[in-house]
Amino acid sequence: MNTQENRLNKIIDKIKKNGHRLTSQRIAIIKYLVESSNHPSADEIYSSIKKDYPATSLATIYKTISLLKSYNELLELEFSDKGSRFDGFSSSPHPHFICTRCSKIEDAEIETDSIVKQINEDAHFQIEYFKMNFYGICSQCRNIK
Amino acid sequence: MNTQENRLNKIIDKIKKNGHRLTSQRIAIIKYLVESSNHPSADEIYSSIKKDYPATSLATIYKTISLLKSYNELLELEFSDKGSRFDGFSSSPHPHFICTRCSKIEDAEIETDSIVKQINEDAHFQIEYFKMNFYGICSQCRNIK
DNA sequence: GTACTTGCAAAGCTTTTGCGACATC
DNA sequence: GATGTCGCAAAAGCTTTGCAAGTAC
Repeated sequence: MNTQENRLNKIIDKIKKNGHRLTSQRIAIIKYLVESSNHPSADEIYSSIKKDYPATSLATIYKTISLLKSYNELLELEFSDKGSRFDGFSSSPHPHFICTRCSKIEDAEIETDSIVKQINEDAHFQIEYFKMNFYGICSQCRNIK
Repeated sequence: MNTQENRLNKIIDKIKKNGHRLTSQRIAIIKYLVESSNHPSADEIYSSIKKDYPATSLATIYKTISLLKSYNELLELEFSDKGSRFDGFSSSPHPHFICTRCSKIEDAEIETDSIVKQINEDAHFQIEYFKMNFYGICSQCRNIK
């Protein structure tokens, strides 16, 4: 079983365990999120799900997003200007690269345990999770000039 | 001359240098931002400025915020649920602690140069700046229980 | 005097909410 | 069959925009 299937099943289990209902729309949305590595917006999720469920509404997308966040199974990248982007590909906090020219978002493969550990020692805060975004020009945009 | 006065003058110089106009509202807003360490929202800035300029509007606050961001003299903390908070106290990127219980935001006194340096070496991105938020329970909320 | 800025109101966006109809358990 | 969920429309919040009047230069 591959990683995405694993994540899908894990989330389905949580839905059952919490007494929530397993609707076909939910499964479609979760499947889409788990398989996406491009950090979609709510509207992009909506457009994709609409192909199979023409009657779906954005409200349902947001309700499912909210459910997944409550399970800690979805990361939200918050942008004041163009709304949030979501990362359901991997549920554990990790840094992101954001291109200031083309707005592309990429997962940053950076070891963060030691950073968080050190901060937890220094801080008077008890760190639960983090959000880390690094902004710059991606290699593609740098080559185009 | 203290640090805040220094920052205020630095920003005033930038306004002049860029051919923008030095209005009394702008100075008041910048002064407020430079002296605040509590990461105010646009509305909190507005309420404070209104005391001296009763006719001020939120639009002017946002326009000044936009100007300062274009100068790289204002950090924006983006939250999808309750709008942005601003940090004009120090203009260089630094991490923040955010209490998940009382929503307090504090500057995190953490050395980040080495982290950014390492990422710049590893990454195919050319990092210009970052946003780093650490979420958890602050010491006050922990004691209250 | 020119052109940038202000303040007001309206518009724009994303996200949330209320509610009747429907589907899951 | 009970109740959680869906889909629609309307509402809510924050932020931006258009424009006439005012102000800095």
